[in-house]
Amino acid sequence: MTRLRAKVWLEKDGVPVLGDGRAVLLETIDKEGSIHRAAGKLGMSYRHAWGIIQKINRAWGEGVVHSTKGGKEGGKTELTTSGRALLKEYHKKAAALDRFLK
Amino acid sequence: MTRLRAKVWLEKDGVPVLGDGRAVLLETIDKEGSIHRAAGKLGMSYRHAWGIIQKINRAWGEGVVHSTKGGKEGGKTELTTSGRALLKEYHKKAAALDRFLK
DNA sequence: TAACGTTATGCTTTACAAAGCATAACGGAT
DNA sequence: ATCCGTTATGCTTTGTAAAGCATAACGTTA
Repeated sequence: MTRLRAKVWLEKDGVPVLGDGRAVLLETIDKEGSIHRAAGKLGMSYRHAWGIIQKINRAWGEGVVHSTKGGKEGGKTELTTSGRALLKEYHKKAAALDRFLK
Repeated sequence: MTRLRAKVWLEKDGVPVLGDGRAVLLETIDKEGSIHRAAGKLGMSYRHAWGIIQKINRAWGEGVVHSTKGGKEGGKTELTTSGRALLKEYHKKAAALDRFLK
């Protein structure tokens, strides 16, 4: 009936980098290979998804995705090595905390 | 440099009841004996503090404070037994999680 | 070269929390 | 009866995150 809940996020130099929502966005981009499709799948505007990625990049100091424009499919986006490392660090820490919340 | 942070709160039936900000407000009211002075001390409008208390009451199902109007001092507010119990439960759980975050 | 799907951005509109403003009520003290 | 400090609320303004709208650019394919 009454329960403790927690919202968890990674910070770098006091600036928020990655929380649950952002992590899901990056994962969906990774799966879909496109910001556009990821945003659609998550019911979020492309504009907003793109803005979030800019924020992550600025906070993290390195690009978490690499995009190309044009071509057969119109373009694509994939996670950088740095982006994958970030996701991994977040999941590792967040999972430990989740286990603790029981 | 990069660090995991968490915001913690108590929920009842899925509705947020008490987080860090609200807990500090209740504690300050307890210490000051007045919503008005507590709000001032926390740099928050009385109006806002009052609104927060309404939300806590609704979410928690019981009044967390008891107030009286008028009189020598203008009025006063103190925590109810239920309010103290709520604070205690929150602190107990939140403290355990804080220890974990290291 | 025209079409297509996506990346990339600027600007406007919504949605909502917090702040701020205003006013009534209360009851002891003067 | 008046003053004072606080409780109690309604209404308006501000600030900020998200949504929405519009447009340009890009490179393969038909």
